[in-house]
Amino acid sequence: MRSGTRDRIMETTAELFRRHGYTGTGLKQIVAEANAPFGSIYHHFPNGKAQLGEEVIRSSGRMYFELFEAIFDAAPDVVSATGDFFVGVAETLRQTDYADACPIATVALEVASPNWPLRQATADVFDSGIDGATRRLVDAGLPKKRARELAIGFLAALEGAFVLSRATKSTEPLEVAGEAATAAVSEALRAEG
Amino acid sequence: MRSGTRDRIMETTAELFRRHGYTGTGLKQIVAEANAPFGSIYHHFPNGKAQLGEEVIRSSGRMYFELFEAIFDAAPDVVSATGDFFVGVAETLRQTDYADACPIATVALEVASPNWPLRQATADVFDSGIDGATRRLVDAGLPKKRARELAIGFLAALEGAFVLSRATKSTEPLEVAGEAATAAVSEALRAEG
DNA sequence: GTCTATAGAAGGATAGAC
DNA sequence: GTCTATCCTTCTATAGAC
Repeated sequence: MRSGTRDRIMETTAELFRRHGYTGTGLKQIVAEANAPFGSIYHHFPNGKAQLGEEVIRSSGRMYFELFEAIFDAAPDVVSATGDFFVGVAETLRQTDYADACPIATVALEVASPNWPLRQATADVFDSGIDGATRRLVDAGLPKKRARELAIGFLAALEGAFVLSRATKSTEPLEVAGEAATAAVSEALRAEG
Repeated sequence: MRSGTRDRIMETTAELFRRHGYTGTGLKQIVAEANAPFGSIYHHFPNGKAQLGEEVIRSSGRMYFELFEAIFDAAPDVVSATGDFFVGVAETLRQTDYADACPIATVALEVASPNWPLRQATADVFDSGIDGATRRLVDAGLPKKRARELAIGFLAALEGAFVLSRATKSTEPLEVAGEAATAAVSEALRAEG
């Protein structure tokens, strides 16, 4: 049987990472908010904070990607799906008083050493996201090179808009970036015919 | 006479913020790398880390904006200036082994409370950047509304590409985002022209 | 106004009772 | 395998000698 405590610790950590980052989140804070005893962390994650952090980043990335897939499955085409995605995350950000942005970006920017496993985890998550988005655009009829460029642009626009929107407490950056990304996809499809 | 110690503390802090963020940077680490006695921090910044952090963010933002202005002054037109800027920051990132990205973004994502003065500082810096870029695009002949959208897109693409480039240790995101931003400005001018 | 020493809290990690 | 108590380090901040 899976441990409910382990899941609760991971969920709480993901939430705290989004708001305060890796170094800004303490293990004592995690167990307090997860209603778990301190020792549980080292029982479920023998390598301590580093292991917990890496697993949380990979898990958060997977969940975010599933959200991405769900929205693109539900939308009639990639152009409106692109718009829908930005509208959705903007809504989430507003509802959480600009606290819940991307759980990966905060950690990705603060990881110190380039050779830390945690940095590799953030890189893997972003690479998966780029590959997934590229696949969607290839399926929509774009050549692979062009699709990859758009996918990178999509993700960069999203992450950058998160930074600006969270800082300025305004959804304007997410709205503008969403429109720009949508226009770019639409234009690429038009050019490809 | 201005204190050299104070300047050294600010420069070192800016550097450490870029690499490890606000919570990831310790005051002891700062004075050690700045070759300053610990007490100097509280002599020059009576309100401690919060005050030091806020001043560093605002100062870093000013310096980054001056770099932006210098590149746009040197370039023959806004389109090539946009490309030049992305090429320049990509070069810096590569030369520092993907450590020196934006000094504001890391802090902007980890500031906890929305009402912390530090968050307001990051917001002010981004707002100034958007206004400055908007002005450049208006001078180039674009209507204000369109210019502001492009400026936000420019900054979002830059910040997002920083996140991806730093995580994946590749300049590809910065290159792709730079080309996309350049194309967007070029297209807007053509449509207006 | 420069610098050292230290307080007091919080950090990650460990040992071991149950 | 759940949980508590504790260790050692590091953190921010302060007091006070010089």
